[in-house]
Amino acid sequence: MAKGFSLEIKHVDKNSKARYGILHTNHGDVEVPMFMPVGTLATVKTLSPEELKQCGAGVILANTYHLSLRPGEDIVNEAGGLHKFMNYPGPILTDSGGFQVFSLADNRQITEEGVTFKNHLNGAKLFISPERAIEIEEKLGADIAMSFDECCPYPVTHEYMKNSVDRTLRWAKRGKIAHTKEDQALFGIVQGGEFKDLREYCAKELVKMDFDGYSIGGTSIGEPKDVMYKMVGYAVSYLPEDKPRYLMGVGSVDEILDGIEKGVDMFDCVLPTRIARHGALMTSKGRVNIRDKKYERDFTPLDDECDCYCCKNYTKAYLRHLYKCDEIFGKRLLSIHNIRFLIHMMEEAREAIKEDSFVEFKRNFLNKFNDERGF
RNA sequence: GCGGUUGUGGUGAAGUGGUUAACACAUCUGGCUGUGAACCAGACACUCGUCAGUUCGAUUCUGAUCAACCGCC
Repeated sequence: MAKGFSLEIKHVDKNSKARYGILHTNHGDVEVPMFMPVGTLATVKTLSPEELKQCGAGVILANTYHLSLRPGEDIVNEAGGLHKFMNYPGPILTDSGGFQVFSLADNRQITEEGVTFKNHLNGAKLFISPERAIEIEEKLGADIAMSFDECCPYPVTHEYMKNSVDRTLRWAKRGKIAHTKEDQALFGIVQGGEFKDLREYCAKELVKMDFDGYSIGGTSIGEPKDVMYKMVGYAVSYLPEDKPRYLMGVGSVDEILDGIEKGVDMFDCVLPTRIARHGALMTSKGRVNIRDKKYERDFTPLDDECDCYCCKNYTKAYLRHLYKCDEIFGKRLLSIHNIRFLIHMMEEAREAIKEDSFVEFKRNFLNKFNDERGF
């Protein structure tokens, strides 16, 4: 177990598997379940650390692959690590780059040793192995590092997935051996696609290796929602109670609430920040596209139930105006809102869990959220 | 007053004697899930200044007319 890192489960909902707890890290304690904003290039796009704090953010993400390309992990290391480099005092988690190899690399060749591919910036050949990923992550110095995994597309055959899972397990083991930074937690990633036996197998094998936490990977890659819900259920059921569970890359309101109900503690997703930059907002009454003409003369807040800086001070008409003029302040305000919306939802979810009313909370939240339009 | 040039959607414009008038921007509507993304997809000219002529058929050719711009007196 990494020094200074532990999960303290305070309460489990009596009517579901939802759990409330405190995650202790070397950069502060954070409550779970939680939503973690994504800051791939050592910045949550458009937001300052102060604004993230105002939104109630705890852990934020950064990315191994991207930061190793620019500015390079050695520079971050020289700067004193990610926290100092980007002036973020809270806990940071780095993704390993496994997903990026899957989602944006050209010409990737997967071998037992690792993955060779052309990077997305200039097409230069790159090689990432489990050991190399750990080397980068240790230099970046986040509180939580992820294992280097293989993320398969959807769908693949059982046979293909079995081979992939076995490789991911061998890579997890190699990464664990290579990992020596004592004050950095390391998570294993459960793969296995939609196959129950493979999710079970992968989870159980990872647990034997005794990671500081476990992620569920290979979701939100184009599979139907009901398939994703099953994948999460399969994986979570074989994970230990006393370790954090992290559903990677999720997501939307309904998926997060489903994950919490199944016992997931941590979520991350680019969705709130990306769609905010494109004018789409999550509100208590559902989705709002701020670019729509109907908001031209709407002088009410985006979400009258939201306590964020944007909703407290600005109107839809103004936000639409900023969006139409492509003003960066608009993207910032909308990003603040979406981040705050999800974090606020998590705060309410935690309160509901403490009162054993999570199932009811989820039902009410979704009913209201889908009232106007689904998401 | 005379001579010339140009008139295509909200804008900048391409183009052709023959069933759907290129493209871009703007506008409108969707989408975005471990962020190569101020991105992607779709919609948008009852019609090519107006009137007449030639033609089986004209936005495309001809004439007149109107308008804008440029020269000259």
